[in-house]
Amino acid sequence: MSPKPDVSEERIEQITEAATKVFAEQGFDKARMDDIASEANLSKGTLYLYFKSKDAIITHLLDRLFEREFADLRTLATTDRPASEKVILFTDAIIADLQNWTRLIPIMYEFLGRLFRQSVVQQAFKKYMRYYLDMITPIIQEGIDAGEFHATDANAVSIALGALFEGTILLWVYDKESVDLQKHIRAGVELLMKGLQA
Amino acid sequence: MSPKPDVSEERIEQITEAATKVFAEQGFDKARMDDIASEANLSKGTLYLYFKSKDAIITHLLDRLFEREFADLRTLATTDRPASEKVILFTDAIIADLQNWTRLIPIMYEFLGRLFRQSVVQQAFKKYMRYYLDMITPIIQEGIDAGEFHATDANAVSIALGALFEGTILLWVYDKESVDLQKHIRAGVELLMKGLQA
DNA sequence: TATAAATGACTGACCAGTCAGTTATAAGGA
DNA sequence: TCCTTATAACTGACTGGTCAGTCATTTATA
Repeated sequence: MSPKPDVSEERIEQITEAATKVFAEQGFDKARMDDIASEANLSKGTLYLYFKSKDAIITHLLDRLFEREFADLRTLATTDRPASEKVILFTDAIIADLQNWTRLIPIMYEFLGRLFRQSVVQQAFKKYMRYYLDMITPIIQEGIDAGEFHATDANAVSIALGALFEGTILLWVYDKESVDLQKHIRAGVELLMKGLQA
Repeated sequence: MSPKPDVSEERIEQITEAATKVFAEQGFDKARMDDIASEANLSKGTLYLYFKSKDAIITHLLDRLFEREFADLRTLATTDRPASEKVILFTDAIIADLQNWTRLIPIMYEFLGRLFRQSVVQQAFKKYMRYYLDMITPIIQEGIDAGEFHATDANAVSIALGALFEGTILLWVYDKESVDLQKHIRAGVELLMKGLQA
């Protein structure tokens, strides 16, 4: 039928990759459409064949940001292990995935600046947060019910754990010389678990 | 001598206040100098009498951001109390100061986006981090030496504590309905302390 | 050869920064 | 008390540069 094959999926991927790189380097506002185009080896006009605006590209990045997140983490929750072990496995999975994440951190924080004024961004982060809580809180509760952890508010514990993950990354961004991501996330979680088991 | 009194200090304060508000609402890039001017009840030209550029205003905000920080927290470190109590006092002081901080959080995160590409911002955040570590690590070490806390890496504990503070704020920004800043910071620190004393 | 895909020069909106002109007032004099 | 004057403080129309988004034209290939 069509005299040419549909390349739109490939182009969208190509543009997304280029945009991720350019936005990470320059920030959303300073980055020019021409920068993204040349990074993608396309012309500016072509970008507009696949995205209706610069903002549409940014929104697309937001959609993809948390997409892969927790992909196989879900399976962890269902394995038949003590809760404390699950938390450790969970932590290890997050640490193992950090390498993939670090390149997205500038983009994450770029979005944080917009979180206060764009409800789309707000919704995305809230969804991410709820997703995390829904996954981890049952594990903590399970540990409490089994007498493995002393009785406490499982939700508060989940928040403390999440704060440790996100906070350690943040401190690492503040000062990469003082913080060893892997080591300090692990140390923090261990300390928290010890408090939970005390 | 001079036929007019020097109002520059007052004007700088006025402009700084207006800029803080406008930048928090619009972000550094979208905010226009005219917006800041009208918020400050001045004309755009006047802004340039006191700051040589938009970026100079932003840099000034960065300088002031951490300025008042830890002002009276230092005195806490020198009081003659058990280390665990000092940590609690420290936490309470931070919580008490949160109200003043929340309005600056959008600005903080605006800077985070620039942290990856502007060394001035990098330096400021690193300095803030070091300042924090220098204050809290000796307290933890003191607790370890006194046998109050079990032997561990005092530096790692400080980082875990800092991650809890910063991370809880971050999660609160993600989802204000799920996180109660005061309650969850306190709960996290208590859990961590329990682990430290176990 | 029909048409999907790609191009890049162009346009209109936007805005940081400038500067020639205006306003307000402290100080000195009548 | 009321001018006068020197000058600090302020103003806002204007300029030059930037860039998102458009579209008439060109290129590639089924």
